Amino acid sequence: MKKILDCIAEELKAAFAVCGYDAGYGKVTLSNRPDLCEYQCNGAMAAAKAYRKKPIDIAGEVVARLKGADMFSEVNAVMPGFINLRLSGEYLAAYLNRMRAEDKLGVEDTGRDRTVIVDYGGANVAKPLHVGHLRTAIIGECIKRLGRFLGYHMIGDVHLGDWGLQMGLIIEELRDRQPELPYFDENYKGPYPEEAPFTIGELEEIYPAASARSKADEAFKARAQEATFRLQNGYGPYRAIWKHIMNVSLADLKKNYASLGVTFDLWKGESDAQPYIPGLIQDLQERGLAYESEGALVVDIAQEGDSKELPPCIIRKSDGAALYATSDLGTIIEREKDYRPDQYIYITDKRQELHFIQVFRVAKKAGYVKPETPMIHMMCGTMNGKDGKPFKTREGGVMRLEKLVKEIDGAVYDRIMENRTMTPEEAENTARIIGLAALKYGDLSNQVSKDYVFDIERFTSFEGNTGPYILYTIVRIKSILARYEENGGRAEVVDILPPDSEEAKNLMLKLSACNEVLESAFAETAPHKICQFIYELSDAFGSFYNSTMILKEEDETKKAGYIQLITLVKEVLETCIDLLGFEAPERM
RNA sequence: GAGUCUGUAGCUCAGCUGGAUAGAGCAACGGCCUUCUAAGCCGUGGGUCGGGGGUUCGAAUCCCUUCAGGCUCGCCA
Repeated sequence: MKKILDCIAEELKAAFAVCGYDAGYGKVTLSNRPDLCEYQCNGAMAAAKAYRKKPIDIAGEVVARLKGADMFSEVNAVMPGFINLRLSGEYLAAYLNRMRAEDKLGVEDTGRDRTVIVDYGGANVAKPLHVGHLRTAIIGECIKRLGRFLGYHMIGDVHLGDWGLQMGLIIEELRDRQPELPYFDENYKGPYPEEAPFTIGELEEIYPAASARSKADEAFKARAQEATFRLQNGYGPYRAIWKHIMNVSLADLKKNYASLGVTFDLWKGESDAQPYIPGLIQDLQERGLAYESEGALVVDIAQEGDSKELPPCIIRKSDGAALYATSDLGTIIEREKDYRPDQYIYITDKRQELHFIQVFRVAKKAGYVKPETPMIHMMCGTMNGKDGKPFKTREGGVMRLEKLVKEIDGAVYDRIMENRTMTPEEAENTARIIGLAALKYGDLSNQVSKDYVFDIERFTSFEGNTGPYILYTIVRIKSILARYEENGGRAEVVDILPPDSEEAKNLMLKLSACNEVLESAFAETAPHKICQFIYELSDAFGSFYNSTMILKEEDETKKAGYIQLITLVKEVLETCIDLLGFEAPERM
């Protein structure tokens, strides 16, 4: 269904055209002066220069054309040349009633089943999920759901870090700790044990230890690189260890992502790209795109218009091993073969910007990806603590995601128990739902690319622009609807009626922007726009709720109209929070 | 050093494809519960939009410059 701004702009454009001006001047935006109007058109001022006329005269002519239109309740030309518009209540109500009748709240199928790969896991096998993984997971999940809602065929891939030097580090650390294992016996021929030689807990301790050691111990690092190289070349015993690492780690990762409401369609990893790498390298060499430089194999990526010469993309190290860029390129080849994506969206920390510029350019330069296929890198800002530095635990370590979630849920639980009467069981379940909303909304309401301050106290305080505030709004609506039904109310047949108060109209105007907001949130890959929208919608509902006693309304038709209106508010809010990746409880 | 991002109220953030008096929330202060959940609503105070130039009828928004901070800068991922 057509967006309301477009409906209005259509009228304006026609009026501009009839008056002899370019229709393009009829662009309409939401008013930035709600006291004066609801929508505004500034085209007369832009047209003034081209037509050598006073802006106010042009505005006046256009306004005269619009006077009779039943879409508007008010049309004014104001100095120096603004065209101020107010929508008629009847038109607005009719728009919302159409929206209600539509499948997806009037959102058009802009995706038309085009395939989009969303790469948003970034988790490393053998490492626990920590707060650093939170953003990409939350944002990626939202983008995936949003795209799907708009009709895209979204494929979410966790794209695990399961193949790099970390594997060599773990293998060598394991060798030093348990040299008696058969994997390290060159003469061992028999089958390797089914059982992994470590638990998830041990694994999570082994990797950081090995990583730290490699920074101080050159010899150890060299061994790890050697082990990585052998693993990548299919050395049996190391492949066996690798399988153990994968099995142990994957189960844990799935559990943790699930607790965040984050799911993936593909659990692929860097290792899956390996079969494509020899062919990739050969192809790049044969076509003269890759060449030797300082012992490594590189591809130039410089382009006209670069403000600085960018370093070439290294696809093979001087020791012969593949690396990050190589496996990302291999993954692209695999994805092109399997899914023929129409678009790629990668969601990672912003520090990987250069890496993705390199990978994207090589992919395009070599023709692995069509020139017109958008490849988007959503760069996430860092999650900082209250001190403005990267978020750490009180002890200075990296905080595990599980711990963070528990802390938030605990704070929510306390809050519920002090304000509400609930059984501990219900409070615990509710706390989990609200806690997730607080966490996700706290993240998604910020711009993706900016660093943001993660403040548990603020996120769980639940006042103002927070997830719980949105949930609270939904819960209050549910409560009214439940009472209405209990008392035998049946509003199905009644439409949303034209607004009878300023509060009702504000609420309705907000509702009408739903399709616009969702489409632009996806087009701009900006989830915070959804947050802003539902916050404003909740706020508008709050005012309406406060000024209008819905259930006390004596005129049954009017009351039914209110019920229809708040039902739509609930549908919009529930749809939006689902896209953000959380849900509302029944009570709170 | 080069590139890049950021700088908006005491704090946390919107607004940035140029429009009218720069918006929220928190914190502060003052009202509103015998009425649908007060995790709410209404109101007050609080700003050289980092500084300086420029383009424009009009700049937080575009351009230049400068200051401050973050990040990146070929064999980690």
